[in-house]
Amino acid sequence: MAKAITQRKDNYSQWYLDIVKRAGLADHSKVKGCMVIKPTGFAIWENMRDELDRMFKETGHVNAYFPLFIPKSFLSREAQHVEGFAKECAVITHHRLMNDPDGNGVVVDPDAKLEEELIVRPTSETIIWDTYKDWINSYRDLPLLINQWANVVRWEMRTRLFLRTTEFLWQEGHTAHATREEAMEEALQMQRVYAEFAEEYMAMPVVKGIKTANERFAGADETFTIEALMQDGKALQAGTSHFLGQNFAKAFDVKFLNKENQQEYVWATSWGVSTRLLGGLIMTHSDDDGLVIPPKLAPTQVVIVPIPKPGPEIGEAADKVMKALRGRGIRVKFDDDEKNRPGFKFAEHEMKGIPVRIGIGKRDLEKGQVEIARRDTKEKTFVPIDEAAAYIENLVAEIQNNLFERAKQFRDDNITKVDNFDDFKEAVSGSGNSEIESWGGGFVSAHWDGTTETELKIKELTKATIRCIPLDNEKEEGQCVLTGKPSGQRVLFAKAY
RNA sequence: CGGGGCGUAGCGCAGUCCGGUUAGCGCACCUGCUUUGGGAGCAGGGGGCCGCAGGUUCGAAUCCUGCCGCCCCGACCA
Repeated sequence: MAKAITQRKDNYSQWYLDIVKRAGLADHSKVKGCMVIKPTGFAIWENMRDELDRMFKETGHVNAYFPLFIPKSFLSREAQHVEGFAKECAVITHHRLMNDPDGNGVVVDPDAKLEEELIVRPTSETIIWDTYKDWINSYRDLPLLINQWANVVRWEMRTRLFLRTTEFLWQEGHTAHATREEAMEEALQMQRVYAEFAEEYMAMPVVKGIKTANERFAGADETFTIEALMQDGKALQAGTSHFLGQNFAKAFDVKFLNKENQQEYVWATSWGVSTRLLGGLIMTHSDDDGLVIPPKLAPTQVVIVPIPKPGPEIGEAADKVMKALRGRGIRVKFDDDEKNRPGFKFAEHEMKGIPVRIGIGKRDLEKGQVEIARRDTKEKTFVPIDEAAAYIENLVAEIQNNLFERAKQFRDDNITKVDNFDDFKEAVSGSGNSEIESWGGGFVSAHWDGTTETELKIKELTKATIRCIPLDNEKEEGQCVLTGKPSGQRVLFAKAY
């Protein structure tokens, strides 16, 4: 009881940190801005990765791997791209150490300076398009649909576990197409894949939308995004898919011979999601008792806690239930660790977000039942032991569904339509109906005149940015919330991670 | 990179202002016994270069200088 974590309403970011640490997901490493992803956190990432990988392959993609290092000159080939990433690159200048002449360990050997510095990839467009140049000659080589699972480095000023770390894990898809239409459809398809993954597996509702020019990926003609709303009313960009036009094809001179025997530049996309999704997962579902993981991604879906009394009956009953659950494809663990008492285990498994707990004690067995507790609502119920597996198979599906519906309700409740700037400021800065002290304001749906100038002015005045122009937006005449100029549709603003 | 806070046992902290026995507490850990249906109790025990490096002093966790790291809030960003 004395081990409660920080409450969301008191200090939301400390609550988040407490969960990451106490649920054993990750630690700060000794390297500034980097994290150690611990086995539990990595197991969730593996589940996410496996599902995404399956979805990528079902849509025709294959995996490959490109180098960690990028020659400095490659990065500067595409003007917008280098401008976007130059400020956050780790640079390799030397390739050897030597003993310190003064006897203090090792120092960089000044004679081992690289002729051309290498950049640790912040993203791989440049090295990949330099390679695609050699792979693509004819329309018959297209489309090229490649994904890679990798780590990347972006030297950010301020980091937060999972949400923004100097090094992070992700996947980056890089595709090449013969036509503009096909590349555009690929970018949109992958946005749909991300949205489906977020909603079906993470139970995290997202808005599919288009980024404004200001928020666009460096080097893209169009960026598609999925945006989620966290419990503190701040938006999280959860995944992006870019239509790159012919920008990289031109920068790296990637042409193909079409059916009419003419040279054409290739059309491109790139798309990625990262370990940031874990931050989104945590902040979408977890509560003041700890982590909540949707069953489809939970490394352990069901934990059985024995209430110890002398005799083998409890272990036998647990075995029986475990076999039945495994027969239904459910991941179950028996916590027979004698070191801890049941009460401790209950609290611990709740902290770690295991969706379902089964308690089995002598009293239960006398009645031929087990106790089943669900993490999402904390409800407990008793079920005949022979029906437990079937009950739980339904229950995990229901929990998955409930988590999504709950998050969707929250999200929908926190989209505020405003039509003047005073209401806009109130929506973004006010505490609304939330108890959370650092409440971000949720999504604000408002008219915008379409200019970057207005977007930046609003950001300066309120710290809210345009998260996206929703894809399924209704056309609606109105006036820009700041300038009063005519606008044909609303866009979604929010303070963002 | 600016502002604020913090580095003392695995974790969380007290002690630092005002220098002085052997640096203390809770949790965790080890041993034993009793326990076990919501974070067990008792007894005994182990564990510290007080962030690092200099300096002042008879004497430094405590004072001074420099450095490093982390957290929070900004600016930047996935």
